[in-house]
Amino acid sequence: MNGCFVELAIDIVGGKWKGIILYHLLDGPKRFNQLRRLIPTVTQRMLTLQLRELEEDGVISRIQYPEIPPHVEYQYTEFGKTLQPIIQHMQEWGKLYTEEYFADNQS
Amino acid sequence: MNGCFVELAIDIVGGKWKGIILYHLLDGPKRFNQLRRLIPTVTQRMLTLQLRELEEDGVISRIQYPEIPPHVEYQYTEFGKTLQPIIQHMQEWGKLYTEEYFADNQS
DNA sequence: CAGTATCCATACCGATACTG
DNA sequence: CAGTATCGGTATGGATACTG
Repeated sequence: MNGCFVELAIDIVGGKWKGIILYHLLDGPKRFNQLRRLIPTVTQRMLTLQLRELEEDGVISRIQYPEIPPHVEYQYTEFGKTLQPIIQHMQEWGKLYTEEYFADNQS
Repeated sequence: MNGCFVELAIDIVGGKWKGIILYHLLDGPKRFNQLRRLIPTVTQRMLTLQLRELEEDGVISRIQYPEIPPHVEYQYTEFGKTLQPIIQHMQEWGKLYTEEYFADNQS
């Protein structure tokens, strides 16, 4: 539909939190509260919801260690790893953009 | 904030329509109704709104030719062109993803 | 041709409180 | 530690009618 495939990637990566979550998973698995600390502005509720959606899309997997207290880790699936270059690409563009924005005062 | 720059790109490219619009502008300037035909599911209202936002973000420029009937064209700004590789990247990923999805029945 | 204006539904998201 | 549940506000998006 609409003659392009761009929307597929955007559906997965888009929204307010998914890109940020995926960015923080780039350097390895993370626990739930670890992600909360890395993304201070996300609420518990939204983090849960977004992680579930990423799981349903097959991008990340949830690994639950049967311990008390609970221990859960989130990490990329093999399929999800195919998205990593895009995340990194956007990260690098964002860095360049902010630098240019504040340096050249481009608006 | 949140320790990453990914969100900047997502703010610009994300949402339901912006990525698709930017994709269709890859191969040159387009007129308003031309974009409507290329994106059959977008409403006039949403196309207008999204084009305005892309304009405000400095990604595309609106060129109005003083004719009757009106003639308007949208195209990438120099700044916007720095986003093109990301759009293309997502497009290629999307193509691969759908092929794999339907071929391997990966789910 | 290229838009505005209005109305309305729902999706998204945050705050807060509670739980195995 | 890693969540759920509930409530409510705001943003997003669609349908339809109208316009310079």
